[in-house]
Amino acid sequence: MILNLRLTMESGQPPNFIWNKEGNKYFRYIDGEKCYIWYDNNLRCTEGFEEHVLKLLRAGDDLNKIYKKISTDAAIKRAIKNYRGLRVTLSDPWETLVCFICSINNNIPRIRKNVQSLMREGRVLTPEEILKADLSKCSLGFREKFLKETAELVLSHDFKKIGETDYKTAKQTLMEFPGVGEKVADCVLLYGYGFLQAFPIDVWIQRAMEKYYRKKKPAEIRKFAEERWGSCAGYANTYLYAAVRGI
DNA sequence: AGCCAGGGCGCTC
DNA sequence: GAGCGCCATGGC
Repeated sequence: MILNLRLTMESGQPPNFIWNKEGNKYFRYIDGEKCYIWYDNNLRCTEGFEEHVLKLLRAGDDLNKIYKKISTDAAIKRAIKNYRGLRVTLSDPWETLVCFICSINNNIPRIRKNVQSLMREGRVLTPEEILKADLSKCSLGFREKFLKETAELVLSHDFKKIGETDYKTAKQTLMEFPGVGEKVADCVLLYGYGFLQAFPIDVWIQRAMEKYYRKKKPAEIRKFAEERWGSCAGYANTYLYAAVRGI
């Protein structure tokens, strides 16, 4: 498996906010047990979590095949060369939603602080816990209201089922939640439900698309990305994001 | 002081 | 449907 673990865990995807680092190992608690991931000539993890880790890193994705499909031009070829082994991750949908509600008009270090403040015993608070908790110390700002109201609404939804519909239906459903617009929805669809055709458009992707492709308006960008990268647009997005940020 | 951060919402027109 | 100000907070 082609893998750069550091890039994958520290490039602004949900694991960047949820997992912690100890030396060159990453860890979090899963079902109350500490799970480590590290790279030692090969992907390693705490015994018993192999399946979980393979799912997190989307081990089934054939990166060579994906590289071939999205290598449409010099800009993205350069990004692939510079960030080879960066994988799109798949995290728990609710935890992913919490991450990207925290991300609204925020920066990566502070998103991480916010998300960590919403964790107990190595996991993100459940919707029920979010509703009961006093979040005034979490410094979420205006996002606290979004989070509380979304938690309330999630309770009346079959949240896992959102991923069982098609991309557009799932996106519409997610956008019913307070604080979830197109960008947050696409992030949750990509990193929480595994829809690789999702192409989240944030300020950095806008900069990348203008710089490399002279596309400025989100609607224009969305159409361009869909036609160009189709079912692998999410990978193209993740690489362009890394490239324009210089991660 | 002012701008920016993996934006969304509500209001205009 | 596009444009615009506002929304907390913290770092620079």
